[in-house]
Formats: sequence, C-alpha cells, structure tokens
Amino acid sequence: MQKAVQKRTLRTRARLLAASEEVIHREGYEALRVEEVVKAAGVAKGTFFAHFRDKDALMEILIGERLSSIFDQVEANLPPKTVPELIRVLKPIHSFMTSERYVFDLLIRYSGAAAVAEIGPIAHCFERYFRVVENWLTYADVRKDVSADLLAEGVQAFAIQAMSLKFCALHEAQSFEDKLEIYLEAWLTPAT
Amino acid sequence: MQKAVQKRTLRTRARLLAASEEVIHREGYEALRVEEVVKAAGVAKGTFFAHFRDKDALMEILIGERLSSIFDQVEANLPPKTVPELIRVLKPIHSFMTSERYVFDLLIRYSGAAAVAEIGPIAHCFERYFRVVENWLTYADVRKDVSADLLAEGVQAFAIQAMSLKFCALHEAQSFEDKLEIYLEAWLTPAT
DNA sequence: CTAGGAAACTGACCGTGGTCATTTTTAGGA
DNA sequence: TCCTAAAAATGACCACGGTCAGTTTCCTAG
Repeated sequence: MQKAVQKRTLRTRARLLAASEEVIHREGYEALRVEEVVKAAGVAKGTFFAHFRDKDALMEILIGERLSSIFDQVEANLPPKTVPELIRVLKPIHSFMTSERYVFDLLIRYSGAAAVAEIGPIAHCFERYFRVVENWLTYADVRKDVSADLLAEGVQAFAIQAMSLKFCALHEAQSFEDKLEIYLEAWLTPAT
Repeated sequence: MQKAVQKRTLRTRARLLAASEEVIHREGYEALRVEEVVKAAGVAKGTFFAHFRDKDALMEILIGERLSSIFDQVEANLPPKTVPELIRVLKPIHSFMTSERYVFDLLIRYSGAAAVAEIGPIAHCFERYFRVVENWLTYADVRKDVSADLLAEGVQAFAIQAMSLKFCALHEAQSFEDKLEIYLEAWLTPAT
C-alpha cells in the first residue's frame, strides 16, 4: 500500500499556506518573500522547498485557488446572451487577472501548463474559462458559422490581448472593457 | 551644450553588446549570465548596470534588434493576399518568437512597453507587426465590415494565442500553424 | 516496548542579479 | 602642460531563490 502521509506533513503545509496567504493579504502577491513565509510559519527554508517545487509553484496554488473561487461565483450567473453581458459577467475574473502585473505575468506564463510536465491549477482555470464561455456561446446570440469552441478560444485570445493593453504605456487612453467590447463585437457578431 | 558622451562609453557599451551576442550565439538567450558577459568584456559588474538598467534591458535590446532585422526581411516580400500566404510570410517572425521559451516570455512581458516609463524596442516590434499586417490586410481578400487595424490587432492576438499553445503540454498534438490557420480563417474570411 | 528504517525537517551554503561608496579616467579651460 | 569637476569604472557587498548533507521525528514490525 501507499506509505501514508504523516499528519505532520499536512500541518506544516497548512501552516505554510496560511502564512503565505497572510503575507499576500497584507502586502500583495508581488511582495511575497520565501524567507518571510517560513519565518511566519516557524519552519526552516528547506522545508518550504520540500513542500513546493519553487516559489512559483506556491503562487500557482494560491492564485489558482483564488481564481477558481471567482469562477464559482461567475458560473452562478445566468448565461449572458450578448457581448456587453458577457463582458459584465466575466468582469470579476478579468479584474483579478489584472489586479497586479505580477499576477498577470504569472498567469500567462502558466496558462498553458508549465513547460515541464503536468498541467497545474492555473492551466485548469484557463481551460475552465474556455469551457464556460463555450457553453454560454452555444446558446447566445452570436455567429454560428464557426463552432462555439473556436469562438470561445477567440474570446480568450482577445481578453488576453485587451488585458495586456491595460499594462501598456501606449494604449492607456482606451479602457480595457471598451477595447474588449470592440474586439468581441467584431468576433462574435453574426455574419449577416 | 550637451556634455558629449565619452568615446570610452561607446567602446565599453559595444564591448558589452559584442560579448553578450557571443555568449548568446554559443549558448542561447536563456543561458546568458551577467558575470560571464562582464568577464568576456573585461569590465566590472557595476559597469554593466551603468550601461543597462538591468539584465532584461540588455535582452530587450538584443532580442529587439534581432526581431527587427527579421521584420526587414519579411517586409521585403510581396504582400500576402490569403490566410495561408499571410502565415507563410510571417513564419520567420513566429519562429524566432517561439525559438526559446525564455524569449517568448520576455517578448510577452515587454510587448506593451515595460510597466515603467517609455516604450522599448520590443514594444516597437509589436507595433510594427501590427502596422505591417494592417497594411497587408487593407489590400487582401478579407472581410471589410471591420477596419483593417482591428483585423490586424486580432491577427496579433490569435498569433500570440497559437504561440502560447506551442508551449502548452495540453495542445501539443496540433501544430502551431494549423491552429493559427483555423483562427485566422474564422477571423478574416469575408462575411458572405 | 523497542529498534531501525523512512519521512520530514534543518540551516549553512551557493548562484546570480543588482547596489553604491570609492577610485580612476577623461576632457577642456587657464 | 597642469588642474579640476564631471563622467565612468570598480568590486565588495546585499537580497533572495534554491540546494543538500546531516539531524530529528515518526511509524510500524517484531
């Protein structure tokens, strides 16, 4: 049988996660320092890396969890039928994704599963984004000459483009949501 | 009058750039170490940072230059008229962008001008991408119900999406170019 | 209850990017 | 040619993520 995980392990892991969340709550994601976390959790630095491959792995878990809970709320909404409704309903997700430059960069970097090995929590969230939008689009008032899943991929691509622009010195004039609406109207409007 | 830049400054900078290029040529972008560069250039570490804000700033210059020269070649082509032609003509650019994960990440991170201040060489390249595609699309056989500049932004968004997928464990089956062609056919085909 | 092997933990140490007070070099006016 | 102020270069130092040989704790077979 599988060697059982010691209770101690779970306790230590929980302490590390709690300490991390506390730091992030106080100072934001970007400011998190491993040293600070282990001090707050009362463990040695090496222990941190026995529990998480690296700092990014911890971040992926924390950001993934947060994003996942936002998805839960978003999915509770009635399916949007129009582009403005779609944007409004997705707003909490996009807001979190662009809440910190650090968060956005990490999301993008992990959006397609880290270069290495298996798919992580952030990649799962991007898949979920895709799946949710696809379902919505199946019954929304949008073009039907291309499949809903292709449309959904496009929505994701345009959302990322619009979010990048938010961090861009060049396009600061136009707001993220105006930009996204223009994109999505062009992408989703039924061909007449 | 402006205090003239000392000749020494230009010489040192040139040495640093040459040393960097040499290292990158030998070992790739990711492997570049500042220590190695300064040793090869025969200067102290502090000097490096007097010439470049940080390591990323050097990378931006080198990658930007390389990308820029690829654009020069690409622009020498006849304007593409169809989606497959468009993809074929852009191929050298996309190939370089995805040549190393490190390069792709850095490009994305700087695509919209670093969070701070003024627009850098990489952001210029992304603007150039946009402008070039826009010009092509103006005379290509594509939908005309939305403006060429919006179409061009979409092409960029889809290209980035397709490139991300290249680094994604999930979608490895489908090739970058097949994916991009599907996207662009749906995005650019004239509404009938 | 005990022994001993495995799992968990430790902290000194390393690699690497980046800083800054100090020293060296440059250039041009007397 | 010499003097001097500004520009450039230096290298010891720091911050921070990550490693690993050694130590402690836990669990279970006997």
